[in-house]
Parts: sequence; C-alpha cells; structure tokens
Amino acid sequence: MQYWLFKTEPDVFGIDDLARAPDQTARWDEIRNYQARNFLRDEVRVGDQVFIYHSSCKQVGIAGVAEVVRGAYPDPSQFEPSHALFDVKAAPGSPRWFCVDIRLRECFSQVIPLRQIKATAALADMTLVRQGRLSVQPVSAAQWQLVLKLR
DNA sequence: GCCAACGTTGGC
DNA sequence: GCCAACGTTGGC
Repeated sequence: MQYWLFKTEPDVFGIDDLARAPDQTARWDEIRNYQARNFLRDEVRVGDQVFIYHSSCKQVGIAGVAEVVRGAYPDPSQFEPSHALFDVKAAPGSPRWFCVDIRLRECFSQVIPLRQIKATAALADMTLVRQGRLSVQPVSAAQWQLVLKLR
C-alpha cells in the first residue's frame, strides 16, 4: 500500500464535493501531465491512501484523506469532442490519459495549511514542497504520519 | 494580478 | 536533439 497526494482546485471540485458524491466516491480525472499520468497509470493501486490537497484557493493545503477504490482506466474526457480536454491524438484503443476512482475517508476539521507544512523541517523533502506543480505525487510513510500529526 | 518555475511545442 | 517561444500552474 502506498501514499499519494492529489491536487485539486476546490472551486472546481473539492473535498466537499467528494463528501456529497454518491457513496462519497468520485472519478479523479482530467489529469493532463505526463509525470502525473505515469503515476496514476503505473503505480496507484486500489487501497492506496491519498491526501486531498486544495490549490488556487483561499485555504491552500491538505483537506483530508481518501482511498483509491478503482485502479487506472482511460479517462473518458479525452474521447469527448465537446470536452475542453478532448485529445485529438487519443483513441479508445490507444488512450493517453488515465483516471482512478477514490472514496472519501476523512475530511479534516481544518485544512492543514501549506504554510505549516513548509514550516515543518521534517517535511522539507515532500514533493509538495520541492516540486510545486505536480498534481499526483508520492508521499512517504514517514511524511504521511507527520502530516496527520498536524491535524 | 504578478511572476517564478516548469512543461510543451515546433522549427531547424 | 537543441532551444526559443509560448502556455500552465499555483503561491502570494
């Protein structure tokens, strides 16, 4: 079992939307970055635990925990011509982009601020701190436990 | 809204 | 394969 951090813009789809979804389960889709895609497609497994991170919003930080309940499958949005992220180079037989399904496990009472994570010396090696712009990123077991202590 | 950092595209 | 130009991310 591995740990991950998934980013989202809560104005588009945040942890509250996940909480309201049927069975508190939703497709994690619209990833259009190769590094993130490779993690989703090749390494994210059913049962893996995921931090839900809110970006580009008032309260930037980690909002809660979810669990992967379905492994990688082709992201349907790439095949829909009307979709903003339609990919003309993708075909059902040769998908380029993948998604997974996740279910909410815990919504933190308060978002753990990015500021606080950056201020925690033991978390200085988190990908979140080192590489700001990756939307699917691995989290070590030690980092996972440390972040949970900041709740 | 600014802008740094990073990713992608495309000519050569 | 290089690299300039351009686009996107995302904190502040």
